[in-house]
Amino acid sequence: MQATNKTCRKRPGTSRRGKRATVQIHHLRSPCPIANLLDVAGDKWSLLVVRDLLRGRSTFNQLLESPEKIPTNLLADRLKRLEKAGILMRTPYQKRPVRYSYTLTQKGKELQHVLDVVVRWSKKHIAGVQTFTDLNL
Amino acid sequence: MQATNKTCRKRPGTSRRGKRATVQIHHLRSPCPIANLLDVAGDKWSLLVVRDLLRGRSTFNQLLESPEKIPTNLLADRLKRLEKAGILMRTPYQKRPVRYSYTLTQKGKELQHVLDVVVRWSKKHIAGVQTFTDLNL
DNA sequence: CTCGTGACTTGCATTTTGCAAGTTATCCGC
DNA sequence: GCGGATAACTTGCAAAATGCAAGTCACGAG
Repeated sequence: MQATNKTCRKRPGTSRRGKRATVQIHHLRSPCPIANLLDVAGDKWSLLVVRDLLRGRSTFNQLLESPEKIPTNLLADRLKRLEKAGILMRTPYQKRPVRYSYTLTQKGKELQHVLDVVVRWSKKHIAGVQTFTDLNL
Repeated sequence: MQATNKTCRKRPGTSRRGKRATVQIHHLRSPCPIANLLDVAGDKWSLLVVRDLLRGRSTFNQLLESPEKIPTNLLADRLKRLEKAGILMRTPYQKRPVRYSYTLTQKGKELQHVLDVVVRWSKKHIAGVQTFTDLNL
């Protein structure tokens, strides 16, 4: 039941829409290391992107294919935030047409250890989750 | 500058202490164990509540005192969600006046392992975080 | 009876999400 | 040389979540 069609096209001439995109001053909530990870990845999607990058996915469209179905605008936003946080890097892997690939930095790769423990916890405490581990995440 | 008035709240005067609170059907996004933890604790506050419970805090007001300053309505909501998820329990520790204490279940206590690894990661990769470890979380 | 404390709820305004659709650029087949 | 087909994003809203300030309800102390 969402808005099916509402003449939703943009105004043609006017205005450079926007300057969107995270005008956040990187402000830490506290000196707590847990709060610090949450400040950068404390949402429902960021760690799933990291998971997929660890599994070898690297392009925008590959990242869209995971079973959780992240919306495109959120994926774009999360990639920007994680890049800004130094967790991943965006590089064009070909020109003409330019295509980008996303890869984890060392900082990002080491989140593997966090995810490993999360997986162990979930397998123990949440029912019916044993599957979805074609890579042993 | 949002919708100024939509009368979508209940009528103020009448009001029999509302039964608000999260009419979510607990729907898993995917069989992935990582997504499963995120479904229940994938936000900026839940794991901080768990952290504080691990550190021995147990009452509502104690939980409000942490340096991140969680708003009262969010704390109330997170406590409900985490209880529903089987991560903590709410018990009155005295009657007249009734006062509640929140304690982790076994499932909740085992999140300690997750937080341990998060702390290790943050200490290594985020600057100026070494402090705030009077308990060695 | 007034004051204070504990454990919350309520009222909004701002932000973030989530869906669907549109955009820009390039290649491929005919 | 035009008609798709991809890839990588934007954009427009509606709906939900967050965050602040204030209010409520029940004692219990003085």
